[in-house]
Amino acid sequence: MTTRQKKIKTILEELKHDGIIGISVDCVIFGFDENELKVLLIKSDLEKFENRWSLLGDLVNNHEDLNQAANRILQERTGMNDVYLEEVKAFGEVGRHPAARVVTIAYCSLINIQHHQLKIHANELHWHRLNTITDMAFDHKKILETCYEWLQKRIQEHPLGFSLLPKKFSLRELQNLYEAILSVKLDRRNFRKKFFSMDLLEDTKEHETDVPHRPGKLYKFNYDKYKKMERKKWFGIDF
Amino acid sequence: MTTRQKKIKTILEELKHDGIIGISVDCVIFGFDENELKVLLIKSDLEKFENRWSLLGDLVNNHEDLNQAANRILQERTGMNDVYLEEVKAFGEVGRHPAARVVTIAYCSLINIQHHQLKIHANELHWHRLNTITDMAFDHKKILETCYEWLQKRIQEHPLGFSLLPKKFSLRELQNLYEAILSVKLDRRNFRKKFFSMDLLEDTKEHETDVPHRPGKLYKFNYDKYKKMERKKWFGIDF
DNA sequence: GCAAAAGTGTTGGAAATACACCCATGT
DNA sequence: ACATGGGTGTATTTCCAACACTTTTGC
Repeated sequence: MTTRQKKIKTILEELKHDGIIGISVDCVIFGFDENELKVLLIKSDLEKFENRWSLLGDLVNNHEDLNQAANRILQERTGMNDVYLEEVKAFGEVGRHPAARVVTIAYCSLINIQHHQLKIHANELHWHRLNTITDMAFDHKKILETCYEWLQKRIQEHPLGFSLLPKKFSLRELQNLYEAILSVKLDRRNFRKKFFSMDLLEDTKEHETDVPHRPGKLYKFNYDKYKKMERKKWFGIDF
Repeated sequence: MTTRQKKIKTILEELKHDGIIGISVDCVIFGFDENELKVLLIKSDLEKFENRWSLLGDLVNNHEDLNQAANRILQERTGMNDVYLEEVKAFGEVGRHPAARVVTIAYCSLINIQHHQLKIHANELHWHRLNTITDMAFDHKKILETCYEWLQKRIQEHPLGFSLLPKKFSLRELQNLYEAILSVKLDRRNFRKKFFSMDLLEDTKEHETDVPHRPGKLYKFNYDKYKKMERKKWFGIDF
């Protein structure tokens, strides 16, 4: 058990004793590899959840914002800064944590698996394919599902997906990403048309290498253009 | 100052003293009246925010879920149960509360102004037109804006709007509601077409009365049909 | 030259928009 | 009778979905 883990245990005991609500942050960290969506998990510390997988989380310090806490967790575990990170939902059921009453704020993060190295390998930190995850500690399964559904919706409205890809990527990779996250098959031509018509992809003039077929062009995402875009869709009732 | 308010003050002092984070719930309660969107506010208790308007909120009790806390606040202030209520976002900046570190979970609620009577008139509880609100206590202005934007988006994807209307309503009222919330003008014929094609409105066979023109039909919303509807839109990238 | 995936256009149908006239009621 | 908003239909445009062949590369 690390120093931090011992400290957390002490804090939780105090909270329990005093009847005070603790507050934590849990990060659902998604990655994309081998054309599959992955999520970064560790083994739970708690005896009660022995051998169960857990999201990366921690208690929020008194002097840090929620976002800062989430970023800290990401930094500690993946060594990455400047990562896509967004709050999704609070989970605060009375009995969700066995040691004390703890309300947690769930964050969703998207990172490029290639671009980072896992810093701390304690507790068997590693990537899991989404549909192979069964038992999880706490209510983390529910949190994960909520974040996954959130991602499916969000990725259709905002260009988050690019955070999961290398800086330069082929259209095929982009399509694979969307197909994996939404679990649908898409028409290649219509997919291209859609993205080119949005005019957010910048041609790098480079091509794939070492592929056993005609190499595809590599693009990068032009985030500036996206920011400048006038958001049109002002109205479209669609229950 | 009420008993509850004194108690809160004590709790906050303790939290501050012990360096512990408090957790509260704040409700943005929307109503619709005179073709305008309204929000329910009270005057703040705190000296620092004297004469500023504040959302309805309270600290979360140790034994209650977040949803329960939000419902309790609604019940205490409006006397209403079974009200539309949904979590929107957590606000947890370090300095947001002057008395102590308090993380708050913002809820959005929609109620029919006609159907309820304000129960407690302490602190000048009453309805405000949205665009007349300027100074607010804490970061409540930001919370309100976030919830309003959330509502604008949400109402286009889910039939929340009906919570703001009487059980029986005319299509004109429904359109006024959408126009007010989205602040757009809509074509009357296309609006009707849209809603009728969704087949979620049930004809009550009744009509408006006491109107100085041809009375409109009254409808009610068929929520069962909505629940049974197969959600189509599986894919539609639209940044 | 063959396998494998990249790249490219067209067409038909559905949905969204724009738009104008008659109808029922109160005064 | 007239003022007010309710109720309806159609033509046009725009967007989306379906679909097949040629090109480039590695082996």
